Amino acid sequence: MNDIKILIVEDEPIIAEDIAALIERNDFVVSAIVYTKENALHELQTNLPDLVLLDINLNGEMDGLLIAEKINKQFNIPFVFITSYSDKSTLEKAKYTEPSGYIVKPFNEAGLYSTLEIALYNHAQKNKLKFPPLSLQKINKNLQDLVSEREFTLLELIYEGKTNKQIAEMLFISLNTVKKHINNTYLKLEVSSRASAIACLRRLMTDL
Amino acid sequence: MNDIKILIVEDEPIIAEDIAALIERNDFVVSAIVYTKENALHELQTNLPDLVLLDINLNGEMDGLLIAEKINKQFNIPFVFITSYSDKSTLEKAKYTEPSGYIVKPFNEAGLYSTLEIALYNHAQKNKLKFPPLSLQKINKNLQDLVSEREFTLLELIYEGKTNKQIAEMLFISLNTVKKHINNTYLKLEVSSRASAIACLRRLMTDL
DNA sequence: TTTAAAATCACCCCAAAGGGTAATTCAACT
DNA sequence: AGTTGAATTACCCTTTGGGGTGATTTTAAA
Repeated sequence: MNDIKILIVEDEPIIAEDIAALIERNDFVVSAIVYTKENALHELQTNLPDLVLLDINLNGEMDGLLIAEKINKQFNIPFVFITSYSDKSTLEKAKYTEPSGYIVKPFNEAGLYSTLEIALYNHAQKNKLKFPPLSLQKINKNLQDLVSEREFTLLELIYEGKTNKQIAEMLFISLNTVKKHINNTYLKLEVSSRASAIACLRRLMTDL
Repeated sequence: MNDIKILIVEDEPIIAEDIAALIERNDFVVSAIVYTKENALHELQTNLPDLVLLDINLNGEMDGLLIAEKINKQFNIPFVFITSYSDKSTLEKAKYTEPSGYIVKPFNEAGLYSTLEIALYNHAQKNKLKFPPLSLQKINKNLQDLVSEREFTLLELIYEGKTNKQIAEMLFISLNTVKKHINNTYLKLEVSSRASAIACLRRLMTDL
């Protein structure tokens, strides 16, 4: 079963069926067609699809956006908006949900198919992004008081989840020394706990 | 100058002008219109746009794909294919270049505009995303004893570097409750400290 | 409606971590 | 030779965090 399952969320049955037929013509599988937000959420929890085709407007409400947010929070699957509302304010709200695609009706079959293919492929690639290792250069680039190499060594161990005692044993230095180094580093990073130090490092590694 | 500059690579002047007019109607700026691969590459190096609209077929060759690969290697900007070739083999090749969008002619103005908006926004977000966010699904995928949604909420806050007290205040629950949740979570993750929990989460998020 | 699972809270204990000051050693540079 | 700065250690004290037990309340499911 390598079939790609697609959930259709569309309150107009005729259009939904139309889309469904089109999807199946292109070797995808329609996991379900739902007409309301509630059914969509239920379907997501019980029969998670590989992709969701989302109409923004459901029965007069912009429930599609809420579903999109839910997908971002809880499910790691791509979704594509498919709507007849092409006004800028709708688009503005929609883009903040980071959809994999946005299709304006009337659409053509080739356009929908290619959007789905690319959404699926890009999403798969996105999941291969991995956590970059710490770099002393990058950390110091944004600091006025520079972290030394020794301190950086300790930071890496903290980042790995090691306790002070473990660090002391690994580096053959006293527990007091470990604490001293870490304290000095906290001042430079302007943090006051291991967890916030790690969060700070993550931030420093990302911007720029 | 916060104008978004778009480079158009399209070998049919009439269509290129048509697209250009459409783009400018939507408050973008056309940085240039080029008809060949060579001119496209030159334009990229001398006047880097914020986005590239790429026809796949240029003068009978599929040079659009080569340009796409070049953009991926050397330039960190999004690009959108816009082509009349909607056959599967073309799409297959195109999708491996991870385009931000794929528009099939004939297209409508709203569809192109929304695709551009979303391509720009998603690309901007992608650059902030070297560190993937936590996902409850991914965490639980590798656990026998599942983390609940509430526990996940606490994990996210720990991941952000928050202290127990801060978490208690943010969630309007007692400090005891926070400690209880975290303890339960530690058992599930088989860790025994915040820092090691964070390291564990990072690991869980990376391997598939 | 009954049952099970989550979520909530309290209390206790002890280990770990954070914060400050001070002192010594060592290498590098002037 | 003298100065600087990093690395090292000690000792103090306070706060936070981790671990266990038990109980109540919500919520979800059967």
